[in-house]
Amino acid sequence: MKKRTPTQKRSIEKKNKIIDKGFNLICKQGYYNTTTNDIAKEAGVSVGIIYQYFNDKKDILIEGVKNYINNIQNQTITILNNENLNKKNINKTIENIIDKFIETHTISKEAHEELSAMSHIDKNISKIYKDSELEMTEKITQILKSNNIEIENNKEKVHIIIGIIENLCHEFIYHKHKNIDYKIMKKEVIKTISSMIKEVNDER
Amino acid sequence: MKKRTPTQKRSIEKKNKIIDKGFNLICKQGYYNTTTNDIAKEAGVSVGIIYQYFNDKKDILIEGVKNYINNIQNQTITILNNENLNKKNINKTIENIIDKFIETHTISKEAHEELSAMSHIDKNISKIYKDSELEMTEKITQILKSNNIEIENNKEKVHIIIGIIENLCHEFIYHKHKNIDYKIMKKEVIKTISSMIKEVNDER
Amino acid sequence: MKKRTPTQKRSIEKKNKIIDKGFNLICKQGYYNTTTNDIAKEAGVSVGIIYQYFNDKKDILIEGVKNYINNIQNQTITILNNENLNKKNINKTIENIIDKFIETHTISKEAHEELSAMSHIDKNISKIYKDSELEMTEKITQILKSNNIEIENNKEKVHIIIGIIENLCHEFIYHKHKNIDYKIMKKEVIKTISSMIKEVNDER
Amino acid sequence: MKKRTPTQKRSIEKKNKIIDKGFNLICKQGYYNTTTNDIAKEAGVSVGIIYQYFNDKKDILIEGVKNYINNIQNQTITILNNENLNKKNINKTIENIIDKFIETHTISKEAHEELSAMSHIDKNISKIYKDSELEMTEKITQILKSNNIEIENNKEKVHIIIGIIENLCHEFIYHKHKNIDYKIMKKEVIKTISSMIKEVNDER
DNA sequence: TATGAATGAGTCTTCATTCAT
DNA sequence: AATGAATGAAGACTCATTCAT
Repeated sequence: MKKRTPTQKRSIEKKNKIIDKGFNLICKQGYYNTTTNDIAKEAGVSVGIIYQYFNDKKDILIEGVKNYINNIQNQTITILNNENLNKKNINKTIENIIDKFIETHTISKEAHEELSAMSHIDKNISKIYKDSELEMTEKITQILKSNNIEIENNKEKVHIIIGIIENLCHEFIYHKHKNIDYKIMKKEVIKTISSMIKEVNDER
Repeated sequence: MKKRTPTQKRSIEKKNKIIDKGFNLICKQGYYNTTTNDIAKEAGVSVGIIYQYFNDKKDILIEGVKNYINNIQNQTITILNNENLNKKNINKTIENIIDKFIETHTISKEAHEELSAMSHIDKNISKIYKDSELEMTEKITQILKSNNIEIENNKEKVHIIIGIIENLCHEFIYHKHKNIDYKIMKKEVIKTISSMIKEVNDER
Repeated sequence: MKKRTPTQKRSIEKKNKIIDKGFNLICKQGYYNTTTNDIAKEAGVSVGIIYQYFNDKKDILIEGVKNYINNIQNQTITILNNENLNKKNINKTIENIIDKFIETHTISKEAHEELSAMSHIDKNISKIYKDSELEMTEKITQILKSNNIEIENNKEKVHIIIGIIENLCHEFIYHKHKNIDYKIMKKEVIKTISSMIKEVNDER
Repeated sequence: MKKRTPTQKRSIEKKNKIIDKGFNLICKQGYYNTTTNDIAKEAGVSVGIIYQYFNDKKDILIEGVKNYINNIQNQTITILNNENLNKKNINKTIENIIDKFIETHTISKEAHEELSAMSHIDKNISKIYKDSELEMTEKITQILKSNNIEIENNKEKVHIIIGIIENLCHEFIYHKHKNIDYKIMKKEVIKTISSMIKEVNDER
């Protein structure tokens, strides 16, 4: 039952195209509203070939999820590494990070939504997701440490901070609540995060 | 094609049972993994009757969502109203609120997951959800105001705070990341929220 | 996964019609050349209803096999019971039996062929078939006994005799080998069987 | 669309391998449970090459059937020729023949099952099968004649005898009915055949 | 009102066959 | 001659919805 692992360059490209286009479609329309024919058409291949690379429709989603999460992680890490992290201009730094986050996450709100519901389909999916969150938390904690921003209860704090930023991203990308001023919201978020970090360092 | 609005007491009960049992099933198993037959059986009625009260399967979900959100809102408001809100023992107050939130949200973890993805089915659902968040933000802002806790950029801050608390709830209810100490996380959340409020009042 | 067992008269009729028409089609065209849509059309029902009464296509075949075998058995027993079995006019008796066999088995050559290959699909099918052969052998042996035609090694002999008659039936119904004179063949079969029985009784 | 007839030795070997391995697989698993990919893999060739030697999947089966029947025929004839056929120790002779039949047919039990159903696929197959039976009957009749065992209605009798022996083979090979003693069954078969032949000669 | 049997459009998946290399 | 990736028609099965009773 093991599916072919393509070694030819053309084949690899084809498989990746199926994953990319398929995952995007699924995120846009929902898993159950996306047929294998849709995916095939979008990827420019025949239905048949899909089943040479994947066991079933669900597999496409899973592969997509893995890629998606890897990308987000890498981009995040890159962003953090490129910022000159230190206590001085911390607010500006946080703002830069947030801006890049928003930029990077634009496509992903739908993915996010869809994925959390997909745990009903496959426990693997929610596990992948959960694991990645943890990994992310730890990596970021490491980066902060190596920049001498060591915090008490760092893991927990970082986790909270990630949550705050993701929420903000979602607001920017999707919600567009009237009555909420997003510039202000961003400013408040920065202030909050900044104080969470400063407080720590002050405490020492 | 307008569906009958039941006036008989027995009928109303029947309709409500369909909504309740149906919504629960959907949240537990996912919308697409729940058939109308499942719902009928769970509600103890025939499939046919469902289509006398609802236009289609989606309608059951929408009604369920409305109920669910109303409940959450009411419970939240009740919690806030019952707390003696003031600046003194603000930390204890926040903790109480969080505890009650967790308690209230426990049942609905799956609902949450499922709903966010359901916006693909029906724009109404995401609208209901979004609207409710906003309404909630405003109501809470009001409550705070009437307790003399008036904050600069209150709407935005409240929005952020609600997000932080919801994230924490989710953590408590099912993520259970190893390596994260949830007691500490809660403590940090309280500290953060508290400072967001204090800061405000201090600023004045 | 248990499928509905219909209790309503109309439903039972419908289920039986699916089995009958389905089994006939399968025997005529082969299992894999018969689609569920074919069966539905032939039975005058919708595809959907098939899956309310049967787990899958294979089930229809199995139910059909059971019915078929029961029928053959009952008819055979009836034939034997109605014949006045004794040693005197044994040849005439055997001829009568053979004639009725041919009459009864007319439809079944295809069934026969198809069934033996179906053991590849489902071990149950070959088991049902095998079991029935044995049961038949034993029942016939009983009938002979109760008519005072008791034979040494009766079970084995009866088994052989059944085989000979079945082969003859097939010849009559299908093969139509040129160069073979079927009247003569029948005569020879009668002679052989007759001597198998006589010999026995003479031996005593 | 005439397919290439390979003249190169290597090619001929390849074609034969496809037939052999393909036919075996089909007999083991059933025609419809065997894919052309299975056959290609088993034969150690690519799928594409199959369609250079055969018009379609069915063709492989047909070629296989032809080979199979030729083999059976040749082996049978050989067996008969090697026996020293005469009236004296006829019983021992028959037993030898039966034993060798069983031996020869052992491999082909599945082939037998599958083939009889395959007439639904292609009328050729049943024709090949039918023709071979007749040819066999005639050849055996000839052999008997040339050994001075000439029987009244010989063709018909030989046909019946072949049937009896084949049934016995099947019993030996896989039915394995409990309650049936196969040694006794064999003994009875020998007795029956023997008497069919003797009777004839006695009659003269 | 209420039932649940019946419908059939729509989905995933398979596999014989073709074709670019 | 040979490969095996690619095609797409066809089939089993599901399930929201309808309708006869």
